[in-house]
Amino acid sequence: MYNPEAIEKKWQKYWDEINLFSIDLNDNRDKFYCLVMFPYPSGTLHVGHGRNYIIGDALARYKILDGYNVLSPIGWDAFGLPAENAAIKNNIHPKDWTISNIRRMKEQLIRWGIGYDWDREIATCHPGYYKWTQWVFLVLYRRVLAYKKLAGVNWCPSCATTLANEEVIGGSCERCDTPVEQKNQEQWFFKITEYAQKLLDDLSMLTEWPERVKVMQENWIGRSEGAEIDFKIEGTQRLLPCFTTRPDTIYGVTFMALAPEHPAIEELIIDSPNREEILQFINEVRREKKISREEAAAEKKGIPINRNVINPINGKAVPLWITNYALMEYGTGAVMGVPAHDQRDFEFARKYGLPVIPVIMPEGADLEATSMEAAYTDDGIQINSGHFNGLRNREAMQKIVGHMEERKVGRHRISYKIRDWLISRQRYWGTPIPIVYCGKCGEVPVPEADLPVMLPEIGNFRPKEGRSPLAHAEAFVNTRCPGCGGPAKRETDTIAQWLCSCWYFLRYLSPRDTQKAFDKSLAGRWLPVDQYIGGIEHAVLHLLYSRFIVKVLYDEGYIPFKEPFQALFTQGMICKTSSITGRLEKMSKSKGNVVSPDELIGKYGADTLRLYTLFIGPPEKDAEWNDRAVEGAFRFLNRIWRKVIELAPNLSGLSVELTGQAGLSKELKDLRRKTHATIRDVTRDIEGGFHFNTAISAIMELVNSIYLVKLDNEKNGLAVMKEAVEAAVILLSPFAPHIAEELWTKLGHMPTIFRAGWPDYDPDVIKTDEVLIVIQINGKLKGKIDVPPDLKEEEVRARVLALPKLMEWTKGKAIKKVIYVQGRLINIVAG
RNA sequence: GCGAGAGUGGCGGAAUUGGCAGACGCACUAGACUUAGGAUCUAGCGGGAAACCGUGGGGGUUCAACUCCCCCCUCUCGCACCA
Repeated sequence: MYNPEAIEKKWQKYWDEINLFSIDLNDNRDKFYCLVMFPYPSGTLHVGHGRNYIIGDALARYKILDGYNVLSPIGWDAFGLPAENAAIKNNIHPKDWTISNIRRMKEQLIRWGIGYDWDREIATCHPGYYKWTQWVFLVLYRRVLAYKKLAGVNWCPSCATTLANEEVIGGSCERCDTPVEQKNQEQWFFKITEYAQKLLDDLSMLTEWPERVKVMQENWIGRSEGAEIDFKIEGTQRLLPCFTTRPDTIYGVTFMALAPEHPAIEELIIDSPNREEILQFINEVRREKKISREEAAAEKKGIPINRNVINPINGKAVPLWITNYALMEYGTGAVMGVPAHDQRDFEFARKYGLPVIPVIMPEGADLEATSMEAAYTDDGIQINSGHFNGLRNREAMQKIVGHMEERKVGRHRISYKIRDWLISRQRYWGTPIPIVYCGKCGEVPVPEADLPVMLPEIGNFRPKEGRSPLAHAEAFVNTRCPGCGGPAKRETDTIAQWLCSCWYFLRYLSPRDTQKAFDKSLAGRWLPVDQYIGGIEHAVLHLLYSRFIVKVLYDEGYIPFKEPFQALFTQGMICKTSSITGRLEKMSKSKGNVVSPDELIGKYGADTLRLYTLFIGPPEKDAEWNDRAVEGAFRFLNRIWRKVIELAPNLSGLSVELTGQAGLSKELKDLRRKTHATIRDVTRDIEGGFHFNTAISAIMELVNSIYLVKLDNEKNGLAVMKEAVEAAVILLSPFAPHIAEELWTKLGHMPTIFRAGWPDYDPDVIKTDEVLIVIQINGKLKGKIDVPPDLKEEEVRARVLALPKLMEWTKGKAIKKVIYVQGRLINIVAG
C-alpha cells in the first residue's frame, strides 16, 4: 500500500543527512547553477507558487543524476512593504512577521521535497546581507550613478511611498493597483539611462531567454534614433529644441506643438492677451490626464499662443501651439508638427485648419495637400525640400542632419524612453541609504568600514507626511559626519527592495563572508546562472535591474561577466475559477481561489502534488488547476508502486546482462524497445525546453507497457522487466523523488537513487526489425503493412502493388505515380 | 495602432518539424474481479449507418498540410498620442 506520508518524511530526512544538495563549490565536476527566483516571505505558499520551485527542483535533481555539481540555493526577498503593512495592522514588528513567515514557508518547501543547500540560505533583511546591499549602493555612488534630485515622481498614496516608473503599470501602482499621483520630491535615482544602450545591445547575448521578455525590455528601453533640432522663438534668441525621428520631413513643418507642462510656457505667455484662456486649457488637459490616460488620448486638442518659431532649415516662421498630445516625458516636450507625414499632426492640423505641406512623394503616386485623408508615413522622394529635392528620403535624412550639424542648428540624437531608476522609498522596512548630510561637507557617503548602517528598532512604523518613519527616530537620524566628525543627519529613506535582489545570486556563493559582498573568483566560475526560473511579472523590473547592476559591477571590475542569467525560463501562472469574480484568475488569496498544498499533501503526498504540477500542461503556459486530474497523478503513482512491489522480490538481486535483442520474444523485444525509447524521450523532453508534461506521459506509457507484459520466471524476461522497471523509477525520480527513492531500495539498491546516474539508451535496441509502412491512395490513408526496415524501395512497391485490396482502393483507376518515403509511407497517385 | 504568443475531441493537452491527427491524463462507456465499488485490471471512447468529413475561417503550394505561403476572424500578454 502506497503511503506517501510515511516515506516522504523519511527520505527528506535522509537527503538532508547525506547532504544531497549541500555542495562543495570547488568540486571539479561540471557545475550547474540552478536558480529559482527567491520568494517574498508573505505568509504561506499555495500550489500556484509551487510551480516555480517544483520546476527548479526537477531540473536540479535531473542535473544531479546526470553527474553535475549542482548549486541550488534559496533565500528570502525579505524587505518590503507587506511586512510593514502587516506590522502596522497587527501591531507586531515587521521583522517578527517576516521571520515567522520564513519559518512557515521553509517548512512548506521542505515538505514538498524541494532540495536546497540550506547552508546557503540568505535573507535580504539580515544586516549581514544588507550591509552589502549598501556597499552596492556605494559602488554606484562612487561612479556617480547614484544621485539625488528634486523631480516630479510617482507617488502611491496607498503605499505611502514613491515608485519607480517600472512599478507603475497603466498609471497604477504595481503592488496595490492604486492610481499613482505625481509629486515633486527630492529622491535618489540610479542612472540606468547611462546603461540604456548596453542593456539593449546585450539582449542579443541572451539567446536562451524567452523572446517576449527581451521584447518587453526592448520596448521599455524604447530607443529611437533621429535628430534634435533647434527652433528659435521668433523675436528672441531663445531656442526650443525638439526631437524627431523624421528629420527628412523638416520642410513640411507647419506648426510646433508643446506639452502643457513645458517649462518654457510660463515665460512665453507672460504678456499674452489670452493668458487666462491658455492657463485654463493647460489645467483642463492636466485634469483629463489624471482621470484617464486613454480618454485623454482620444481627441487631439490645442491652443495657439500667438508666438512663432523659426524653422532653422528654411527660416520659415510657424505658429506655436500647446497641445494635449505632446508629452513632457518624452523627447524634449516639443514636437515639430508635420501634418503631411505624421498621422497625429495630420489630425491636429485638419481640426484647426493648419496647412499641410507634403515633402515626401510616394514613388509613382501623387500627394495633394488639400485632398489627403491621412498622413503619408512611408518612404519616398523629397519634394518642396530646397536643394534636397529629388533625393530618396532615407538619404535626405542623413544629409539634412549633416547640414544642420554643420550649421549647429541640429544634431543626430538617440532618444530613450527609459528614465532613471527611482530607488528611494519613504518606508521603514528596507535597507537604509548609507548617506549622511553634514552642514559643512554636504552629502557624504558612509565609509565601507562603517557599514552596515543598521536599521534601527523603532516603535511606530506609520509613515507621516510623505516621510520615512525613520525621520522620527532621533537616535538614528543624528550622527557624526564621516568626513569632518561634526554633527550630521542621516538619510532617512530606505532603498527599494529591488536592489536587494539585484545581486543575491552572487551572495549565494559565499553567504557568510563578512569581508566582502561576494567572491570574485567563485563568481567567475559559477556565474552566469545556468538556468534561472521565475515568473514573467519580473520581465522588466527585477530582470532589467539585475542586468543593470551586473553591468555596473562588471565595469568596476568586480565580476568578469556582463549578464547574470544565461538561460531564463518563465513559468506560466496556475489559475482557478474565482468564486468571487466568477472568472478564471491567477491563484491569490484575494480572489478566493487558492488551493492549499498542505491539505493536498496530507491527502495524496508531495509526490502527487509535484507530479500533477508538472503534468498540468506546458510549463511556460498558464494552466487551470483541476482537482480531479490531481487524482490521476495519484493513481499513476499507485500504479507504479503496486507493480514494483509485486515484481521486486523477483527482480532485486537479479543479475543478467542483456546484450542486444537477440533471443528475446517479440513481447520482450517490444518492452525493451519501449524502455530505451522512453529514456531517449524523457531526456529529450527535459533538455529541450522543460517539456515535463510530455516527459511524464512517456513514463506513463512505459508503465502501461510494463503492465501488459505477462511474465513467467524465465531469466531473460526478468532481466528485461528489471531494466524497464528501474528505468521507469529513475526517470520518474526528478519529478516524484520520494516514491522513486523508496522503490529504488525495494528493488534492492542502496540509496540514494540520485547517485545512480541518469540512464543511457541504446539506439540499436530502439531499432525495430519491422517498420510500419502507411499506404495512402491519393494522400488518403487506406492501409498499413509491416516490412523489414532495410527493405529496398522497389521491393516495398512491389509488395504494396501486389496487395489484393489495391484494386478496391484504386477502384480501377490507373496508377500514375508512386511516392515512397523510406520507412514511413507509400502514396499511390491514381486517377 | 505596434510587437509577441495562441486557436486541435466533452476537458487539459500530444504530434520526432511536411508523412498514420488526437499520444498521455481527466471525464465517460462496457467487461472482469467482487458482499460491494467512488478500488483495481482489461477494452472502448472526434463526427458519421457508410462513403467520407474533421486541427478558428477562406484561398494557395504539394503526391501529401495542424505543420509552409497569402487573406481574414477570435483570444491572451506586453507597449502605446514615444514625435
